[in-house]
Formats: sequence, structure tokens, C-alpha cells
Amino acid sequence: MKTIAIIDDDIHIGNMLEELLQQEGYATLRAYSGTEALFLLSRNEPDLILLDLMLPGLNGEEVLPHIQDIPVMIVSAKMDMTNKVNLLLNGACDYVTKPFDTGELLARIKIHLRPVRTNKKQLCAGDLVLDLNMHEVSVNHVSVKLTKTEYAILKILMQNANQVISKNTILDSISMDTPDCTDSSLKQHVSNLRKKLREVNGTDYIEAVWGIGFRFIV
Amino acid sequence: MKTIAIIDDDIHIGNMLEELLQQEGYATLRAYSGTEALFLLSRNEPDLILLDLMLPGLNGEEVLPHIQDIPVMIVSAKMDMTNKVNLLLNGACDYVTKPFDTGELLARIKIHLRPVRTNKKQLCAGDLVLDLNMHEVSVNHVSVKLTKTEYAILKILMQNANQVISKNTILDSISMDTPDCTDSSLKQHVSNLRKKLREVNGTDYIEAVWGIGFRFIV
DNA sequence: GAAAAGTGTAAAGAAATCGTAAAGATTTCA
DNA sequence: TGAAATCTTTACGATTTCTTTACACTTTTC
Repeated sequence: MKTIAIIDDDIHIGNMLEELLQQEGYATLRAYSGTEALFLLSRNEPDLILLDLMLPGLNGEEVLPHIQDIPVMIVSAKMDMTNKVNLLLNGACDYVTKPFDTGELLARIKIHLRPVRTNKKQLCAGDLVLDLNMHEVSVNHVSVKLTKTEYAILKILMQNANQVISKNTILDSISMDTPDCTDSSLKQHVSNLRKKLREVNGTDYIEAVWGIGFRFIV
Repeated sequence: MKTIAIIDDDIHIGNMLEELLQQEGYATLRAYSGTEALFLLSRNEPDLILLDLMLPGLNGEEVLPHIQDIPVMIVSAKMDMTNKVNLLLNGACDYVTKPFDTGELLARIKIHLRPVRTNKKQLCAGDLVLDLNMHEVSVNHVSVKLTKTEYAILKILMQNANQVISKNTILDSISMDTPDCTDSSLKQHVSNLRKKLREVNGTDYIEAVWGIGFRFIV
């Protein structure tokens, strides 16, 4: 689950944002001033920050330079164009003007949260191709028939190639389709998945990481 | 040098954009219709695409799904919000409304061109590297296979390099994975960890602090 | 200086995890 | 409704990891 920090001194807007984000399945953090924001960020590491500019104490412009490695979306009523450009050039990843359309805000959040270039329609790894549009997997141009659970598992593993994905993360990500999947049935699905891929190619793409989960190797 | 494709049937706006981008040091490509755009993209691979929506032939909405792996900024006079949100959710990386501020356009272009956030998280100490994403430890670029408990111990020690960490703190921090770990089994894990690191390098990174705990020395 | 407590390592036993197969349960679809 | 596909459960051997026990050694305490 992704965490988003809301930094806004306006309680109403903050509450509205918090409710909106939580409905979308995000976890939220709150801060109501610039100094509080910095304190919050010293203790937490959200995946994205919504930053208002007009804050008591340190304002948004002053907070921004202190934030590193986390995408910051400015959400502000300010319209000054040179200022806006400056913020975009100095670390903000986006700028949404109040009053904003919630749909657009959520869409822009999604864009900045999505793993690098996930407008990909195919995930490739050597001779293995997972087509996200066709919902199809092939090895050496030979189509491999996977069940939806196997497909979902392979997808999350390939989307995070070479990284270790915990069993719980996998279970979460397939819980929409397969809510009853347990640790041990996951084990079974992975075994079946491996078998199907192996039968075409002889390769085992999936590595078990003891006590943690699995890793897709490119 | 980065290349930007301008897909717009309006010659004036297209020329203006081209001049603007070239002044900023970008190379440019042009297309004046949807079909022409697809042809252009089959021969070239720009780093970013500026896409107008109202195009003759295939319009922008229809072109978008065919583009993979290249960030697409919609530049359009259309203001329909649901459409805007749909485009953002279906592959566009940004949406700028005509008439646009050139400064803002350039700033947004720069954002989407800037190198992917290297959310590579590593703890380094000399030749020892602990990669938090890969869940992997290496010494002198030689991978060292650790158990999850050994990894967890090394991680908390490296995160607090040069500071003394009490045995209880370590036990707490690994209690999620290894709840039954006691003082004396911790001793054993540290011994095993040291041995594995020592076998690559000969160095002992971990110092015991009498009666308290351990310290990782950089 | 001797007893008590702490540290470092090895080795063995206990426990957990992995990979697979087979069988039972559930869902899907004609 | 019945067959096929899919998912979950159970079982078991192989493997890995964790804990315990043992013992030599060092440091602290009295």
C-alpha cells in the first residue's frame, strides 16, 4: 500500500484529501505547517507528498528543497506563473491549482506513483514476453496458457524484476482475483507457473528467497 | 541531446513549439496527423512526445494507445475533464492546456525527461554494500548469501553505523521475522554473519561492545 | 586472584521452508 | 446438470535455517 503525505494547514481541504485518498486505498500522513512537515518526514517516508504553498511557519517553497527522493506535488491556489515554473524546476513533480478536480488529482497521483514507465504494454525478459494488453504470455513466440492467478503472479514479479517480492506482497496484489490464496497455495501456483514456463524453454526464471518471497531474474 | 516529437496539425503552433524547443537545445521531429505520427514513430524513437488531440485522420486519443515506453504529453485546447482524466490514466504523462505558458511547458518537459528517480537504496561501507531493493549483500562486488536473520542484523547495524546498538534493540528489530531469537542465538547469528563476510574480505566489520551490544564500524 | 558474567565458535538437534505431486473443493461454462 | 478448468489442501522428502548445547577464552567484579 502506498502512503501519501498531506501537508496543508486548511483542515477542511486536508480532511477532504485524506478521505479521498483513503477511499482510493492509500495510507495518509498529515502535517499542518512547514516545520511539522519536516518533522513528519524525518520520521516517515511516504511515497508521495501533496504540498500546499501557503503554510504557517516555513512555507511550501521553503520546505521543498529539504525533500529528496520523494515526488512532491504542489497543490495550491497560487497562480503566479514564474513561481510555478520555479517550483517545477526545483524539485516539484507536478502542480495542481486549487480548486482542483478530484479525478485529475487522483490520475496525476497515480502517474507519479507508478513504477518507472509503466505505460509499458509489454514486459520482456529475454525470450519471455508478458503482454499486458493481450493478457498473454509467450516464450520464444510460443504462447503459454496461464491461469489468471499464475498470470498475476508472473506480472508482479516481472514488474519488479530482480527485486525480492515478499509472499505477502504477492498475496496482496492477487487478492482481487484470488482472495483465498494462502502461503501454501501460492507455493503451489508458483510451482505450476514454473512448470509451464519450463516446458517451453527449460529455464527457471523465478528464484525463491528463503523466508521472504520470490524474485524474477532477468 | 534529447529528441522531442511534435504532433500537431496547426502549422503555426507547431513551428512555434519547434523553435522554442530548439532554442532550449532539443532536437525535434514533426508530424501533422495521427497516421503520420504512427509512421514517424515506427522510424524514430524520440525521448518525449507532444501530442495534440484534434488531429486529422487518427486523433490523439487513438494515437496514444499505440505508443509505448515514451512519455506522452498531451497539449490540447480540449478541456473536457473526464476525457483529460482518461488520457492521464491511459498512458499520457501530463496534460497541458492551450494556450499554454511556454515556461511551464518547458519545465514540465524537463520533469518528464529527467532521469528516472534512482530510488536505488543502498547502505555502503567501504567495499561492503547492502542493497535494500535487491535484498542482497556484496563485498567487493562479490555477492554474499545471507539468511534473512543475518541480513536483518547487518541492516540495522549498518543503518546505525558507528553507533552502539544494544542486543535488545537488535532482537526487537528482527522479532518480526525471527520471534524466538534469544540473546544466545543472536550471538550465534552474529558469529555466522561475521564468518560469511570474513570469508570474502578478511575484515571484521562488527565490533562487540561489552555488556551492551554491537557496533558496525565504517 | 578466583568467581561470575560475557564473548566467539563449532557441532548437533529442532524447526521452518521449499518444491512437487496427488487429491479434494470450488468455480466456470457449455 | 455435468465436464473441464482452476484453486486449495494435504502430504512428504529434501533442504535450509534457527536454536540449543558445549567449551575455550576474555573481561569484569569482589
